[in-house]
Amino acid sequence: MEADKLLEDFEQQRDLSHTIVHIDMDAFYAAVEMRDDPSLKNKPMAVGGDNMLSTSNYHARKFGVRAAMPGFIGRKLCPELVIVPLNFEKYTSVSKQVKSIIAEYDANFCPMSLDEAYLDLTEHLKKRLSMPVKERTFICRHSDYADSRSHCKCDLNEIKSEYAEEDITVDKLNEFFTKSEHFQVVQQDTDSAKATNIDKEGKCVVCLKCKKVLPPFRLVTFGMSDEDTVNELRTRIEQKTTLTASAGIAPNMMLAKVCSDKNKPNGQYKIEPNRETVMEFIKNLPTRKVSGIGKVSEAMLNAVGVYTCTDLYEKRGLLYHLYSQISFNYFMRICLGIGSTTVERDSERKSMSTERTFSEINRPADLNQKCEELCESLSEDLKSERLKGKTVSIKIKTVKFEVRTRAHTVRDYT
DNA sequence: GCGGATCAC
DNA sequence: TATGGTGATCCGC
Repeated sequence: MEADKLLEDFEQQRDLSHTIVHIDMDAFYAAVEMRDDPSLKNKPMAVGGDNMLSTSNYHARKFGVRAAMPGFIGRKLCPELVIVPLNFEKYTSVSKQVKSIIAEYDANFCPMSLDEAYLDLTEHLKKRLSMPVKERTFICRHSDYADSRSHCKCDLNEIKSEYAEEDITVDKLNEFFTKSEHFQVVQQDTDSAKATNIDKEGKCVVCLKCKKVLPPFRLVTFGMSDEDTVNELRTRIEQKTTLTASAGIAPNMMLAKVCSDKNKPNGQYKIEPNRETVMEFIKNLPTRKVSGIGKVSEAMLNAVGVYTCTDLYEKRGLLYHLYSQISFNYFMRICLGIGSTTVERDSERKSMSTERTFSEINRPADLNQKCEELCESLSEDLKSERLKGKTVSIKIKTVKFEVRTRAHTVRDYT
């Protein structure tokens, strides 16, 4: 059969030699807002506007409040829902902090959005084998202090660069604090017994950057394995931002993406890089879990009896005739658990567009006005794009007015 | 080559 | 009361 020939080819190309990681910040926008306003912590909340919620916290999710849901539906599901407006500058700056950590493990990592990225850990893991213990050791604030307003939340690992000792111990660190210009040792008169005592007489360390007391910390040395490394990466993100991330570890991007969802939030999952484990993982995986298969594709596949990745394989003869070459290849790679093993940096932007949703209008003058507004807006966007030394072709592709008499968008809230 | 459909985030 | 915006790819014409 034609289909089987292709499967053989793909099987031969199977590459299990890469360690690909997908990092996904947990309920990112919501987590940032909760971090900066702890009063939101115990409430169901979502970030976004009346029209659209970008994300919700886990409390709100229990009520069925999801990303990509209009705010008023969210309120209907959960009347106490607190909706916080988007604060993109903030998310961008937190995202930068996260990306700077990821870059230490793979300079060519590929960000998919503010809260998601793929990286190839393969090279780092090789280098890691000859890495001194100090470089694998990190100062970790006790997690109980994540919400504390009175304790320092600066990234304590920044001091590692000025700390000269070959190895790190808590005693030596305390000694270092007494000398460092970034810290001050003070006698604690109040009863904040939980602060970092550097001796038994109630002395504690104050961070001079934020003027707050250092919370208790411990030193954690991470091992050489991929899982240890990803634990380290997630811990460092949490120490720096007070936000948690989940991760998937797998031999390719397609699998890593599915994995990062498995132990969410604040967890990770690894697929061992051997054919048996990969096939076992894929076995009962619903096709919808795979990035690229959306609601429509899922429904079409369901219609021909395909629900899981195994079904893709079993119905390969049928799919071969129903779908294009490109789609069929894509399906066959999925049911073999094969995906891209090269994490590539974003290539250059190929297009720029502007669109807006507005309430029903029909007067030609109003429609014309909308057109002009869009052109103006797109023109502004173009100005802020670096176009020097580049060939640009501008073409008006689509001017589309969609008249909606009622909301008809069918959303996938599963 | 174009526009519609689909998808991710 | 009320359902977003941007970029990309594939497919059928």
